[in-house]
Amino acid sequence: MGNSTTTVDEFVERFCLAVRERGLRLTNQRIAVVRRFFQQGHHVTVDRLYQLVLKEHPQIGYATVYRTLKLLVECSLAQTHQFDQNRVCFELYEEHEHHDHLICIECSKIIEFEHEEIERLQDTVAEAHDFVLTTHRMELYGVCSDCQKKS
Amino acid sequence: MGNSTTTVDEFVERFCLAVRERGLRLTNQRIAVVRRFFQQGHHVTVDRLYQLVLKEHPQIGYATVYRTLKLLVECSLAQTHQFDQNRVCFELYEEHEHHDHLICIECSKIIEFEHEEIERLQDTVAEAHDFVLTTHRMELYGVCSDCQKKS
DNA sequence: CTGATTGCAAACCGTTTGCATATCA
DNA sequence: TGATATGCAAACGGTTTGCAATCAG
Repeated sequence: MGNSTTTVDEFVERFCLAVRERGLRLTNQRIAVVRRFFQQGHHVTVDRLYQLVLKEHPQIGYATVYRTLKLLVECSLAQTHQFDQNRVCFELYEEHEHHDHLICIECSKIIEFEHEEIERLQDTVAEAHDFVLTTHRMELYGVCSDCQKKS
Repeated sequence: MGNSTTTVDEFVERFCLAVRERGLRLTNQRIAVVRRFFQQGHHVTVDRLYQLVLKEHPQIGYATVYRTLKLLVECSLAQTHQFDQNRVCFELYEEHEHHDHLICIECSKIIEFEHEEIERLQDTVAEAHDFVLTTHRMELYGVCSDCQKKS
């Protein structure tokens, strides 16, 4: 469902602007992919999104979905994550709204969280090693409460 | 160079024990791979290790290196990391010695660090979401001091 | 001896690309 | 109309596996 402060239409509009800015073209396929990407929620693989778009756009090719997601990343509207060794995940990118992930190793549920204190400490670590930080990733793996009950 | 508290021979010995425990067999190839893995230092890809072992063991196959590293992971003597979308990295695994990584996006240099305070805060986050934590990863990406000077 | 291991080559599988055709601007 | 985008199918590249030959125990 995207997030609480943006609607699908706003998101698509942002995409359209970014596309025009680059002298690229708007196509039905691109809009369909972008729309579904936003509606689907935060984390999605190319394959999953391809399956979803296929339902309403039976002609679409996998490569188009792949290339549109790549374009979204270039436009800073999406970002990638690699939670396992195989597939890459795409999610919304929102400036000034960095978050990290709690991942259930049983059901693959992904919960997002923010923690300013940790971010601050990360900066300290980087400073101590003379690094100029550009980005970071933090993933906590464990068993969620639902899965704890099951076993 | 492995680490300060273990020698190559001790490491190989630990591997031999683990192998016997499992009713598996010790071969020259396995020992050569394990030795080089330890001597090489912390982070290494299958391909890189294959190249290294090849020099002293021209007959060895890529698959053997791959399978030996996998075996090391099963024996809790190595662990994997995925710093980029392509290759998997292997490094020593040492119980009770968790560390995280600072990675230079220019020269790919990897610096390890530990930070108890952050670890503690991570536990807090997990608790707050009713997660039982099993592991985590934290990677800070930036430009190291050497590369800052260059540009 | 005999079952585990090796080395080779091929299969796998997600990702990426070349290209002829279709489409947007 | 002309450059961009699409869909297909094939290439890529790291990983994994089947299999006959080899070897450790």
